[in-house]
Amino acid sequence: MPEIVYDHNAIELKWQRRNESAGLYHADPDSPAPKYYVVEMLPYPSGRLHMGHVRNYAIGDALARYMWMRGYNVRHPMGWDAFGLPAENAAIQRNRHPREWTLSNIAEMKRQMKRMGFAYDWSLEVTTCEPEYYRWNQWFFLKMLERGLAYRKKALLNWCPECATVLANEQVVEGCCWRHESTPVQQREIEQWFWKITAYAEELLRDIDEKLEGKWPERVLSMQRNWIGRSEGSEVDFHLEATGEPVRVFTTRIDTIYGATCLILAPEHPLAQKLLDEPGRAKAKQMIDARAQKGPGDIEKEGIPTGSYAVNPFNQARLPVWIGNFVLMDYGTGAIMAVPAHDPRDFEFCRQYKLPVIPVIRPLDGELDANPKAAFTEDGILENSGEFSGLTSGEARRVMNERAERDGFGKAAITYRLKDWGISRQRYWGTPIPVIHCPGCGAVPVPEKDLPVILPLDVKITGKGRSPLEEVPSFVNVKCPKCSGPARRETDTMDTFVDSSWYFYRYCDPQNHSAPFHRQAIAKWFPMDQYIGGVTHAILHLLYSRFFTKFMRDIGLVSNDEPAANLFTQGMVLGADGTAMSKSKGNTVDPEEMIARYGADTCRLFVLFAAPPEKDMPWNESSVAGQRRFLERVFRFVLRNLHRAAAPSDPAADRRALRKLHQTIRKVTEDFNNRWHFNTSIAALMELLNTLQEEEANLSREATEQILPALVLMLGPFAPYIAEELWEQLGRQGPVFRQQWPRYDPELAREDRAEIVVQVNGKVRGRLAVPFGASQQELEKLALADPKTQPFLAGRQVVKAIVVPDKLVNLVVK
RNA sequence: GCCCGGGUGGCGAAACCGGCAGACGCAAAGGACUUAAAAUCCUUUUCCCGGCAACGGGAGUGCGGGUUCAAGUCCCGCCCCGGGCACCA
Repeated sequence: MPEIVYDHNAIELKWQRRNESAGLYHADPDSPAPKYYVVEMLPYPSGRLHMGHVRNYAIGDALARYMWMRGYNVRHPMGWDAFGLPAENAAIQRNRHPREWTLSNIAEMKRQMKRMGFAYDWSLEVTTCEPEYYRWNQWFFLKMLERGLAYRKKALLNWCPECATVLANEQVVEGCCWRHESTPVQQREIEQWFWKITAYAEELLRDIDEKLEGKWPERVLSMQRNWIGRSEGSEVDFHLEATGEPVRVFTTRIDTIYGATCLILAPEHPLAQKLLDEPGRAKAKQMIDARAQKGPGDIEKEGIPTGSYAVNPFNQARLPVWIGNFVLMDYGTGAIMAVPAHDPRDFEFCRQYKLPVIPVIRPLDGELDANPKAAFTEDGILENSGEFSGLTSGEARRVMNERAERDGFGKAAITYRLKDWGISRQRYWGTPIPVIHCPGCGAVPVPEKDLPVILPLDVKITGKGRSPLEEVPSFVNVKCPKCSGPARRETDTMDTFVDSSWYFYRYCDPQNHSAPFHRQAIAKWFPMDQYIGGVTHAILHLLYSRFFTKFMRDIGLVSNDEPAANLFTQGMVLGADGTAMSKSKGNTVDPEEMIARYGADTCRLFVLFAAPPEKDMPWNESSVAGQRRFLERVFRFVLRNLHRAAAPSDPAADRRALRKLHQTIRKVTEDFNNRWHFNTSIAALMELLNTLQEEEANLSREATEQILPALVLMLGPFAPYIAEELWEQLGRQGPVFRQQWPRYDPELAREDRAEIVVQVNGKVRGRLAVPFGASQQELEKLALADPKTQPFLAGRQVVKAIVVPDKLVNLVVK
């Protein structure tokens, strides 16, 4: 017999060619089959696929192929998150134009994806740096403006010196830039555009519970809840003694208000300027700068007394007004009442500046501590609180809110940690913001008919200072759309997270020239049935996308409230050293090398086998060889048994092999339908092959004719190339992913006899093989008679027997 | 500090509803085939104790308690690792 050789290159290239020319992976718009829309997060075209991509896309591809085989009308697109900073860096370092660099990267990565055999419908491809795409970013911007959801303001913003641009709050990681993890962000005061994501704070939070709970990973939901940071409390106006001017504070503990001993304003607070004298103002300025430079971490608390006093509206107490560096301007009202006895931060501050500490809450089960050594932060019973004394904290908050509202100096209030999304970037390679600044008319939106505002290609990129767009007169110098007077075009571009907030809609109508997409075109497909990507986007991309969908619903473009019905976040691929793969650490593995040495199928099998998809996955080179061996064994087994002579038939061998087959179908099907633990699916296929090889000599032709096609079909979602090749060798027609997924027969999958474990006092002492469905009494009798258990029963009394039918007998002895 | 995950052999892992802990794979060791090597195939591999051996006994899922006939799985209290948030009033 000639040796059978698994030549992965020949097989994979052959099928790649065939599948490409066939244009296979279209969803049929007219199909009556149920739809299934699966999207994997689109990559930034950095130049080459990395293992993280391969893992993400292998998971999505297995799912897409399986759903096809289950008869669904599957839509499975891919695109490119093509704007962004690395293109500009490449321009500087390699003297290549960002567009040219980006497009050549896309071509290369697309080639790699095709080589991997991912089943994408490339006719739906979306590239976000193309005017036909980004013009709709601009259109959305105009819609935001119309609805009052876009505004411009001067604010202290996170500035990354490395990127030379501002960052949104979501893009700051531990005080550093999310791209440059060792570069602390600075605070700079810059005027820029914001989108009012806070207008949706309540709904974004509510739908986590109402729409996403159980369908998105708990981890992601809790991070988003945390990020939105809803906080229930009260707003209370204290009035300045001198002028009567109100100072509004936000507190969650209005029940402690009788213990307030001062007011503290953020150094940026508008009142701070008024109340401070000249040296005080200088000090406040220093505070702001110091905080901006230090970034995060522990700043020593510092305060400046203003010399002014404010009056506590509940008890008319005179409270000194301070400026404090630990009070944040952009949370709550930028001013707090300090209650040192019941808040650790206030305690620290007041001790430092020798301000009084007035305890007003006593523990439910103790006395009021007149000289506390630390703040008592729990709820309790009010004391020294006038008519409110004796109430519990909870009751007091309700009653005192009512009183404040009745008397007009406050009310119950809700505050969010979430801030508006700053979308301006002082960079070149992004979507131009469609606004014109006119000396007479102010910021004027570019009329819709003039869209897109094309990003000029002829620019000089230095990476220093301001946006290169400032140096392009033909871009900057325009007429005001309102008064036709000379005006300047906005030179900031949009955050690239705008691009990725809605691309999955565009996939459903990618050629539309008159709208981002038509309502009807997407109605059928949304929400996405399955969205798959890395957990790194838990807040950034996934929160923005949810915001965008709600906004698009409100302007009548979509009717769904959430973009994705189900979200799956895969784990990271770790290097051999157990840390995340990264170029700077030099622990990366290039998929291209893997493909060359072992083939795309092996590569896919490996990333799916090494760990369950949601867990981080350590890289282990030698384990790859194991997957390759498995494919070789499958290949040889199938080809060896293609044309069996009618072998000496052994019904028992057939029975065992078919039983294993149907057990495997059941296992793999359940994995797809439930947890996507493809590592156990592949293990099951390996077990099947092991059984088949054991029984090989005695299998009948009839049995192999049932087994081989089913085995090949089950391999299809994981290792599509080898599956296609073997399918053809079996003499079958049509692509594997369009075949019907094998069905299992419970009768065939069932074992002949149940193996009953016999325990004595919970320890396994013997095993019995009995027919299924034996009665409890019977099982107990058999267990008692089992010779293996006898020694453990001798001289003891059986007090009880627990019988689990078809599984186990536990004899309890004394 | 608060909120999520997680901790099982030399390694990646499995055990899905409380019922045989370690499936499957890697690595390692031994053997077959070979002039030899690679490849392939077979065997062994959680730890400890006893036995020439087939085998037998005990312990064991981060630690300490508990519930239960029975706990990797449930409950209580800790420890460690990873991630998120963090002067958010």
